[in-house]
Amino acid sequence: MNQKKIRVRFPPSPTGNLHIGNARTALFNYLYARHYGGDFIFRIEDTDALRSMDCFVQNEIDALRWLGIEWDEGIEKGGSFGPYRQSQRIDFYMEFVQRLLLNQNAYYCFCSPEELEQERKLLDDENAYAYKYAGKCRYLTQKEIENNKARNIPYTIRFKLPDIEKVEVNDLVRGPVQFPVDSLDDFILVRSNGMPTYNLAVMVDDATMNITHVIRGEDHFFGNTPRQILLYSALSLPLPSFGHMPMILGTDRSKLSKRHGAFAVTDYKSMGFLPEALNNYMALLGWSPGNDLELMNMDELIQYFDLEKVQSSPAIFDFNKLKWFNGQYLRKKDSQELVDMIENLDEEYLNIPYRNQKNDYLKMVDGLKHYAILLRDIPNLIKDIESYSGLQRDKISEMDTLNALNLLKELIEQFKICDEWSPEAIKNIIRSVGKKMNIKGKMLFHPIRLFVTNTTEGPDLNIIIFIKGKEKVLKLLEQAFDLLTKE
RNA sequence: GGUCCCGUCGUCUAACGGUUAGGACACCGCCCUUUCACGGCGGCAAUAGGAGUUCGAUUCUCCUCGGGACUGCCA
Repeated sequence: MNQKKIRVRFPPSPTGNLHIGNARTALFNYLYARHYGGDFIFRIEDTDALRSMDCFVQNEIDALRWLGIEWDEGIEKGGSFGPYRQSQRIDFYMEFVQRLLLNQNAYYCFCSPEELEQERKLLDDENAYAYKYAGKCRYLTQKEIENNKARNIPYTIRFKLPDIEKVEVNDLVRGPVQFPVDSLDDFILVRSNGMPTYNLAVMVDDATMNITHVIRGEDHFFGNTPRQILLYSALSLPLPSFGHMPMILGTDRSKLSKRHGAFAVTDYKSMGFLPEALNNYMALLGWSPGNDLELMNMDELIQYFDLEKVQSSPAIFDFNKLKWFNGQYLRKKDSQELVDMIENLDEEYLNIPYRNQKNDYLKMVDGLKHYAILLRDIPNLIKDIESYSGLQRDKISEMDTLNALNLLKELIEQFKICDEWSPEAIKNIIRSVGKKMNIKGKMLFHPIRLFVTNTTEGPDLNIIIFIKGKEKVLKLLEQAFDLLTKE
């Protein structure tokens, strides 16, 4: 009724390509927003001027669009809560920092990075991690501050940890959790270069963009969530709900990273994965509809998705299962659509054989999509088949020479008089030849395969023969004939 | 080291405190298509360990063990 409209956000930092872990977070946010008729906001966290790059912003945009994760507000789209890049929102952050300074919830710190590093080094290796800022500048007088500033000593602005014991969150997937405040220290809000840090910036963005649900990865849980909550309360701002998604791990059980192979969404695109397969698979990483349903398109995912069913234990990324999903979607896909997608895949596929004979090309794709796993497999298969050299000496021993010669004779004869070169016609010829010679199954198909491809496996034989073309197939059969007579 | 989270087949997961612990991927076998693949059927395979609560524990509690995350003037 007077429920606030749900607003979620996806705020990547453009320091790399959009990877699977973040893509899943984007997906979950998107599904959640769509499920509840809310808004999905896409903003950019580029306060790290050194590492942020425009090409990565573009990559994130491309990847999201490719996946079909459309945002309602944000980058390239605008909206009433913009701008949507943190580097353009500095005024907002400074306004809030002023408030914190005024309320004595933040203070100027003139300690240099070198100084801090020294302090840290004083601790032995084991305790180096336990280092916390000691609060040296916490109680500087107004005069000291003015003096330091006048001397142009670079300064940061730090948050002053309140004197409370615990901060509590009621996480949407983990339930109530308490963090001891003394595990934190007076963290930096504004860097010495004047840029806000992550915790300040997200918090201000979320607050000013009326974000109602913060759905993000578990890696934000322990450090960032308590800090941000402290910030909200120092500013007396209403808290959004938090929901932390389980991590996606590599096969070695560590956080998914480059080490685990291809991981950028655009890599999956160029490998030949279909967006619907990737979405479907990612959705099932840490979530399930609560029953045995697995194959779900975006509409179904939206329909069934809810945070309640999100797992709290991490999930391991299984490339095999992703491939299986892809095969499923490839088979379902309209062949003409696949043809168009292949055209857009890569330039190298613009000169694959037969591409200009639209009708034949479509038949090839149609026949090959049942064998392929990745989109790319289809044109690659066509190219491979094109380049097969036919029967080689090393495989001769695998067949009965006399039978093979008879088979070849029949085949050559039949193919010669075949005037309608199509997979169906080829299939019929093979069938009738088999019948006539009274051989079937492996005895029939394996020799023929060997004649034209020198292997005994691959896509449908009639598709292979169709792709090779009448002329070449006849040539290969004759070559095989010669080879076998010579033996 | 500290803090916190997590622990069902190899992997993703299902199971009002009562099920022969279910499904999917992978793997293996059979069938189908006169081959392979696709598809169909079947098989292998799990509640980390130990206490407790209970008539009864995968489910609730505690301990142990194991895994993970965080611990930046990165996000």
